[in-house]
Amino acid sequence: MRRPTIADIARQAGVSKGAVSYALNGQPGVSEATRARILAIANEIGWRPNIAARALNGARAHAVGLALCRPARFLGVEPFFMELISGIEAELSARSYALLLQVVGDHEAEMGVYRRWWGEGRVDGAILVDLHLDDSRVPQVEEMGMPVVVLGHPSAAGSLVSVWADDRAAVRETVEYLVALGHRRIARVAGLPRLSHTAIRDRAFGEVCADLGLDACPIVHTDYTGEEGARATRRLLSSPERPTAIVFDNDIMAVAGLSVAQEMRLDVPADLSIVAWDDSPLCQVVRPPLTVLTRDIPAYGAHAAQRLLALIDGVEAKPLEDEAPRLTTRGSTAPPA
Amino acid sequence: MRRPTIADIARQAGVSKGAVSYALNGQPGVSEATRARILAIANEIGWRPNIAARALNGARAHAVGLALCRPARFLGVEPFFMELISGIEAELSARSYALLLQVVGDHEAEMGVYRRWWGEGRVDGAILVDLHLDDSRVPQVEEMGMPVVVLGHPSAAGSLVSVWADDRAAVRETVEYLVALGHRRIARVAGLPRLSHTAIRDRAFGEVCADLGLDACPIVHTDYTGEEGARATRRLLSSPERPTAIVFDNDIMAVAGLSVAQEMRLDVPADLSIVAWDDSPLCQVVRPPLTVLTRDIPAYGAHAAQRLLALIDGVEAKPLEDEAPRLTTRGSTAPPA
DNA sequence: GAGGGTCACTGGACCGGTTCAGCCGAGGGG
DNA sequence: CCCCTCGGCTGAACCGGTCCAGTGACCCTC
Repeated sequence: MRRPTIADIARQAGVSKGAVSYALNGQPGVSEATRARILAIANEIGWRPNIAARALNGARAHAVGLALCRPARFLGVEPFFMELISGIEAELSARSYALLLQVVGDHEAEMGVYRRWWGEGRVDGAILVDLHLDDSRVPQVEEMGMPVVVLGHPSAAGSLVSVWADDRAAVRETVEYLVALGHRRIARVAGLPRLSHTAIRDRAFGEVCADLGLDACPIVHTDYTGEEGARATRRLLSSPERPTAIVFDNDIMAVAGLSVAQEMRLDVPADLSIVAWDDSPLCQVVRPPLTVLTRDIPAYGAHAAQRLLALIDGVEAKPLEDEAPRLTTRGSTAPPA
Repeated sequence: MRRPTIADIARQAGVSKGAVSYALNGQPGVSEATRARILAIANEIGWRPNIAARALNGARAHAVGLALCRPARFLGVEPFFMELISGIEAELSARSYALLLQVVGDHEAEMGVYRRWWGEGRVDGAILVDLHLDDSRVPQVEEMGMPVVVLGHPSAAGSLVSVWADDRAAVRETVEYLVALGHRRIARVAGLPRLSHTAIRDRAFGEVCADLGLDACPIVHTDYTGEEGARATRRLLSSPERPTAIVFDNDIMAVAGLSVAQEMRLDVPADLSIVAWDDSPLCQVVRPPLTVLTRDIPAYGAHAAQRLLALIDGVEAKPLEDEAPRLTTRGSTAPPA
């Protein structure tokens, strides 16, 4: 049982393929009566456009690509990507666009994937995430001429359209809040130092600490895993000038840090306040529940997808500054004992 | 600057399109010298096959579909899906297949997506996850004639090829281990009751408890969220016949359960032993670290992808019983006080 | 040296749509 | 009444590949 084609519809309706094409695409060139008849037949025999045939005429592929280049074992760790994907998805599926996903090992492989997808006409554009400082992918996709939206600060995005949130403001809000509580020794457990948003947060952290006249505000870099988060926390809490508050760059490290503190017989929040970047069920489930920086990650993804679809449609898309992360206070922060 | 086509190559090489096609596809019909010349030219001008044109000739779409039908907010919660996807991916990208992903709201929408993908020639097959009891999707995809591999027990997969793990054995191993430690009152905090693997685990749990002559072995069903896991735990621990061990159906509920126990001033593992289904950084990070049932989820996904590619190639694929989850003991299980 | 077979390659149909030039008939204006 | 316009439709080219039938050259064989 072959898939019905417009030729089948044309035969049944007694018109030409061309007329059917006009009718199905809502274009002028057929009378309303004929259009209705054709649509009815198409519907009845369950016709679906063959995207391959459409794509062949230089039309859109109706798909966008996303290549994730964190190692697989880190991907599962954070809910970030899954939430991002579901946000992207929501926007795409509303427009009947599909999402092509690939997990790659490094940036070189990632570019290979984009080149292939773009070269094969499989995608109409792509979303770039996890920008590095001086990211080599940016000039490469610029040269390819593929529509691309970058998730991250415009400073690293070259001429590409970016969707970003004001991490600076979030860092400032957090530190000011902790200082208002009475903290003077605040530390930061950061993610991968080569990521551009890590650099931005690091800088903002240093600036705010200086502005507020705080003493040494140590930053420890990690790879986002619980193990490294725990190790960093242990190191910070063993130092002579033990911080009274730590801001973690993700939820899993914050929880690991909480465990370390409790292991060391420190009370959270009396002896140590903890803030996590990005909320998750995990943060709400532990005792005490964690004060977090909340972002609407699906919205973030949806906005990026929106911008990308605009670009693909040839509409000039403006960079978008998304909502800054908001501080949601819970039981893990309090004035230092 | 148009993308190069085989016609361009043919012109440059002074041969016909047909010859170029044979050369590029490694088919007989051209001399080795000509083939080499054509490949060199193709390489030089950066030719890539246009999959649309290929697909039009009834060839493969070189993509497989995965529609996830859990609500977005649950997807981020568990690392399961991300790990599964990265496993599927690993297998697919080795064969240059792409993964089409869509997050849908319910089974009806999911079938709509599959119908569209299949109808439009976008995918060559799909992977079905989270089988329900009497899953309506099974007969529907059977009727569509689309190659499909099911992740789940064959009993729910109809005539479809399935990849599954022996959850029965895992449940048995876990309960026997707890009983060997001296536990007699064991409870299970299960996932969604309409999922077929929940039913299988439920049944196995009941059988093993009966076999070992245990008293009432309560099962509480949840939606996999931390909140419901906490509520279920609270209920179980407040009952007159308080269990001394609880087996949770995922990591997030187990951690929530741990928090509840600690809130109720119960010592884990002295007063309550905890086992979680599926390991995650989360389980290793909490205090005490959780005893878990470990599965190699990426392998699980890779095997499913492998089977699916075989099916697509027209090779008859056999169902595969994957490794059963293995018990990894950590600090959360001990003899009851 | 005629017949047969193989090899390397050509030309063109074909996949399922889109799109454009052109045709026909009806209606309107002069 | 004729000419022009325009709506509604047809026929065919086209997108970039695949693949099949056919062709000509060459070699082998009896």
